[in-house]
Amino acid sequence: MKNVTLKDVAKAAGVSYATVSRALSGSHQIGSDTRERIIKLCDEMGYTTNYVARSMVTKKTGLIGLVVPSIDNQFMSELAYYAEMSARGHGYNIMLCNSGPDLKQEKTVVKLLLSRQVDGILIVPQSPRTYENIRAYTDQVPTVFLSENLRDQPQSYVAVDNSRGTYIGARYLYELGHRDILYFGRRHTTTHQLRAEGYIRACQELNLHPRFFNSEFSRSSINTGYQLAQELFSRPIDYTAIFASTDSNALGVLKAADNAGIDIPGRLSLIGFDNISSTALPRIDLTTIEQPKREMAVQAVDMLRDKIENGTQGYVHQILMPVLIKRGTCRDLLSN
Amino acid sequence: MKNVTLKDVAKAAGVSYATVSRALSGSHQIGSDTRERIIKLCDEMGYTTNYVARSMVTKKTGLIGLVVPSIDNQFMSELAYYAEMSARGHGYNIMLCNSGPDLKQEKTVVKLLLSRQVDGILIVPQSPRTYENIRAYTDQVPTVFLSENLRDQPQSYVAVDNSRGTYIGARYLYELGHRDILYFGRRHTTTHQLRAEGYIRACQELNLHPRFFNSEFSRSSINTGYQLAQELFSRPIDYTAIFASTDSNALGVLKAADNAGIDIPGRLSLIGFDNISSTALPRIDLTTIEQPKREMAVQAVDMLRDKIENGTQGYVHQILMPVLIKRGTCRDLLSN
DNA sequence: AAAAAAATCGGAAACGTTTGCGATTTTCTA
DNA sequence: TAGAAAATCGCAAACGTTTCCGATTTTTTT
Repeated sequence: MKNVTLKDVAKAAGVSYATVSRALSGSHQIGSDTRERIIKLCDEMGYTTNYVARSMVTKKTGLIGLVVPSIDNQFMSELAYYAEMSARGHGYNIMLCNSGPDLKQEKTVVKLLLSRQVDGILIVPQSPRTYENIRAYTDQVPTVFLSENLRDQPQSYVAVDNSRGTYIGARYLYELGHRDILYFGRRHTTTHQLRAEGYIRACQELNLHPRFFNSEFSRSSINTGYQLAQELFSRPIDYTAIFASTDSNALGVLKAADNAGIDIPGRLSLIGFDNISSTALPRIDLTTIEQPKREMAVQAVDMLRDKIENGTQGYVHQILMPVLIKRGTCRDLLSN
Repeated sequence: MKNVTLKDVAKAAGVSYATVSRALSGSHQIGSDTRERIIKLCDEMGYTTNYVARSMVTKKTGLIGLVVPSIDNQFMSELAYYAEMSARGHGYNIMLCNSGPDLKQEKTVVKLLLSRQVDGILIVPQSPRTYENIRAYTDQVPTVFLSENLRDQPQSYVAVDNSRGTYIGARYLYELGHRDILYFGRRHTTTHQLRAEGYIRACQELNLHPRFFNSEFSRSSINTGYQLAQELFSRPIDYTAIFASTDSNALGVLKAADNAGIDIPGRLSLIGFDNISSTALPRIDLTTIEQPKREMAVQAVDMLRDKIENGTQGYVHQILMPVLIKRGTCRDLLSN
């Protein structure tokens, strides 16, 4: 039951516990014969170094706080997977926190993480107000924001080129012969603002008329996207394609369309954004714009490590390239 | 930059730092006037208690290690969500580790968690061999297994009544008029053994002939389930319903059926197990057996807390009730 | 072969808490 | 009001490491 400590193996080896510490740490200040003897003794006795004691003196915990609105979201759980794998590969462990729906909980967990003495924080914001919500803490610990653009804020983040994503998608629809494309989704965050802008830019270049169907539903989930889409389909359909601002919204559109008897992609083409894993499911097969989740996560922990280990100040905005995932929800109007 | 410590506020308050500690901890050994003065001073100075220092003396980290095969799996990310919420509500934080596909990594992360001095470990096994794989460590720290049955092993776990789940599902199909039900899936773990048994039991009671389509594909994912289903549909279909051992397999069956032009539920009824969130998606709408993920997670952390805080020895097998989720993939053969 | 340099190891402080014990002060009891 | 009990607080040890510094021994240099 009792954990074996440095002192125990020092006593058994007949050396000081400073020597044992040096043997394990690969220090040069020790004879190679005694090192081997001690290392052998260590695993005979089942010694493992106590990280909290080490943290006490090194002032480093090797802990990264990962705060996400909720881990049971596909997009975030994928990010979390890659972040954990990458972090652990570099000697860090992940402390996971759900920041829930409200800003208060988000602030609470960040404060908690600070108390836990994490070396850095990786956060995917729950709201556009997250930045100011936790600003008081972001200068106390290295922090990088994930997946959400902060535009001109003096904070490091890694995100996809959202504007380019919708731009690519819109051009793809154009190539398929679509001339009336409806943009479905809000512009409540910088990220979504950028997505809308990319769509507008493509429209301008292609001489199309940008059209929007927005709403003030607060949290984008399948249900609310669905309800919004129901409202949409109660009106006449004078467009041939819908660009949904997120896969989640696209799924809502899909459900509403099925209910209303609107054939997708027969009557209406549909494209999403994010490429969450369920878009690849049978019968869904949603054409979408992929956020390179693996790359995002890896870059984010690299960025964080740089801040932690090299004390890099300043901030960097890392923008990754989106990629078009062609699947089955977009109809080619020309090759008929 | 420099964190404010107990000593700092003690000096500022003109008391010993023992007094400050007692003021924060709500001890009775302190005057209410000085307590208030100190508490006020603490948040003026921005003091937060250093958990690693506290852990050093209390021998408790307030950390729970959560090890899952991979967090980007819907089932596990849902479990993780509820586990984290529940744990944090009781003053614990979650250290997340992916145990990956191989046993070596699983053992590595468990060892790592021990080094980190976690108070307990919550683990969803990656393989039936997990139990023996980490047995050397499970007596060094409170451990509870999640979602996987261990049958007769002397270890605590919480799992759904898998046998009852398939039993309920098979009876449901029978009520709809199905008499030829094919069971689709392996029996490579105790959990899956139990699921098969429940199916068999129902067949016996209902005077049905149990039929299996098994395979030795090693990891159940959509793709391998899909490949297996393709093989299945290359043979004559002399059954009216398929009971897939997991939703993941059911999704594979669905995809293969669509490709082969087999109408579900028109020609073939389909039922899954787990009720992962994408089963509720439009166009999927899979009838399935739900594992109560929230309850499982909550019970698991409660069980773990009991071991940690009360030093409860022994082991308990907590079995939760599955519930039938009726959706759109099962056809009623009688009401025609 | 003597002096200098390098290698090897031990002593001890430090990290920031919690807590048992003793000392002092205050309040209560008779 | 004097003695006892209770309340309040400080001292110091302890948790298990890492690392600076100095002491001792070994190797190298001239």
